[in-house]
Amino acid sequence: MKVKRTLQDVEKKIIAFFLKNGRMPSYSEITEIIGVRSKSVAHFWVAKLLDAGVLQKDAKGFLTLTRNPRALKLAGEVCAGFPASAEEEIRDIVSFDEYLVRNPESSFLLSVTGDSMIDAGIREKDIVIVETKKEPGDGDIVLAEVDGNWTMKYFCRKGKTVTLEAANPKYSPIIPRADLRIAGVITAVIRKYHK
Amino acid sequence: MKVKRTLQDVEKKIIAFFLKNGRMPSYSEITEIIGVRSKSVAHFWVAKLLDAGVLQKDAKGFLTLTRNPRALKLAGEVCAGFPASAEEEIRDIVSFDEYLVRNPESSFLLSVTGDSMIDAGIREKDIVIVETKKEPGDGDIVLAEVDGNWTMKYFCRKGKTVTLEAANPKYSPIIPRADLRIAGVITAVIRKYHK
DNA sequence: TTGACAATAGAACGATCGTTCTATATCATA
DNA sequence: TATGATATAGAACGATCGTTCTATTGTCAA
Repeated sequence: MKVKRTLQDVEKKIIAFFLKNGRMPSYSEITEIIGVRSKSVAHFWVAKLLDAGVLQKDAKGFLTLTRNPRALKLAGEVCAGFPASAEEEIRDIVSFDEYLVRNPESSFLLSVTGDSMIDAGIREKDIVIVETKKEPGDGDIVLAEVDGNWTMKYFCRKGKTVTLEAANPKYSPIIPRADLRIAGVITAVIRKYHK
Repeated sequence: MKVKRTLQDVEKKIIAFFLKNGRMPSYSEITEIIGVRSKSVAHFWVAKLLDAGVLQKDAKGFLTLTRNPRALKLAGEVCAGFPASAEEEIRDIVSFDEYLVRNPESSFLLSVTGDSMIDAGIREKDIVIVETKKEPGDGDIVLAEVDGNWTMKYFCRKGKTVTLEAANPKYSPIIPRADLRIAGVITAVIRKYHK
């Protein structure tokens, strides 16, 4: 039972190791995961992957993946003709952790309850990212305390007066008393189907 | 000018190194980044961080971070009283890359155009994750070809008949002809404010 | 069959790894 | 000031690192 080793096989196994262990394998470990008995064979294949641009070496000579294996392709805005022809034009990749969160230390997540922002496309059970330590501006969606409860509202500033408005005609605008408490600004909304 | 070194300082510098380089520093590198001249000092502080549970060692003895430094706290669903009292109850952290994408290889991103799913809370310029190689079920939102254009619709199966319905009264339900083409199932919606 | 090339094995090299030791310097508190 | 705890320095250890070498095996085309 002879197995032909291909460049893609080796790449997949190294990426699998990275995803599982959170770090790149050493040459000894590559020797194990590709199923050979000599480190020089691992070196042989890694040299090929370096040549192919799949792997890189950082300033200290450590192996790194050229691309984040969890990143996704971002198709263009124009859907027409997709996906038959667009396979080539697809580009721009994103790591959500970096894309969505600017300041991890001053941010937290909140599972949405209620329908106060339904017309802004924020629905029950959505997850929002709330960034504290961020000054709310006119039109921002904020997490604010209203009547002793925390809720999401549009932050509307007209001159010196501030009003909190829901994105739902059910609720009336609120002109807060002196003790306006704002926990943070909503910087992103995430909704996941198929839990 | 004497600087007092604290456990938090060392932790921050190690996390900063990890975020910048995508890997954990060696003891020699820790020696550099915390500004001392002996590896044993790095070992001294790492031992403290291991003791404090900030760092771990994996099966092979490599240092790893106990928690993903990009992960965010998830506040409970009940907002009442937040955030004064909830600081202690906050738990459950998430890495979006892992949370949102199950199969990176068969998924891609799409910037939404049009308003066909507005009543489902999917708006123009939102980003959706489309998973190909996933069988659509009744009620799923799919990316489908309608009249030569790709658009998002509810996938509705009643017995053997399939209809595509928009979440917008402007558009009528569609009973597709034989050549129903579905690119994939929408598994998540992402909206980011404050680009 | 033969020759050329690709792939694997195994051994060896210096360099760096993580660890551990002793010794010194600094600080807080009695 | 004296004392113990904390923090830093420096040297040394075996183990593993990445690299490089020679030698052998396997594959495919001439």
